[in-house]
Amino acid sequence: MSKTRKILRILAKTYPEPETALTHESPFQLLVATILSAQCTDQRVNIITEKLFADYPTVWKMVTLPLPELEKYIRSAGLWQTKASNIKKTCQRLIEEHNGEVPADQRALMALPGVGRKTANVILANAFQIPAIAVDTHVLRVANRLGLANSKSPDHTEEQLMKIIPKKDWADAHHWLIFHGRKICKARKPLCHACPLRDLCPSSTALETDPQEE
DNA sequence: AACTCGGGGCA
DNA sequence: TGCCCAGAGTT
Repeated sequence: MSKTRKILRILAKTYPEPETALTHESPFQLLVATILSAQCTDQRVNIITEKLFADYPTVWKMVTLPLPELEKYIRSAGLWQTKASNIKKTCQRLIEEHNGEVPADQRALMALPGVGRKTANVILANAFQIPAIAVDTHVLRVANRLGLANSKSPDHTEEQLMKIIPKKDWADAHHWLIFHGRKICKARKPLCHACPLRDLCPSSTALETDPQEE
């Protein structure tokens, strides 16, 4: 079995619930939640969307929400204010250019305000079951440390991961690597001593923090 | 490639 | 206080 397979098998066992934690009932709701999820954990996003989607569940409803009102939702979670106007503009453009539907196409998604490659891939994988790997800061860091990729470029890392990870695992691998990056393989002071992948990781020795360190 | 945006939460 | 956070857009 390849090293990649071994890593995926361990991750699947360690993080058995790979589904996105973003609560949503439609591609549109997932799109809004994913835009919000930048610089913010899913848990906090769900606090916003629980109220937001209750009153404005569809693009047709949300487009009627005045920007200042939308900003109040955003501000309550400490998110970048530009997200509010991006969501507002995205609602308008979905209606004007896509008949109110979320396009199942990467380029069309990325053309929307506030939607980059990462957000687009999350939508494709989780709303449309189109295989895609979203490389965020966690995935990028973990993949590099594990030796699955060797690049500072998310786009390049995405290409490498798509080559070595079986397509059926793409959506799950995204979540496995993110969970692992948050809980164990943290940017600072990674918990290598508690890492189920330590024996497979070329970086574990170098990253192991001094137990005496405060 | 580097920079900005931005505030709540937590140590 | 200081530091972190499931990015995107602009220069």
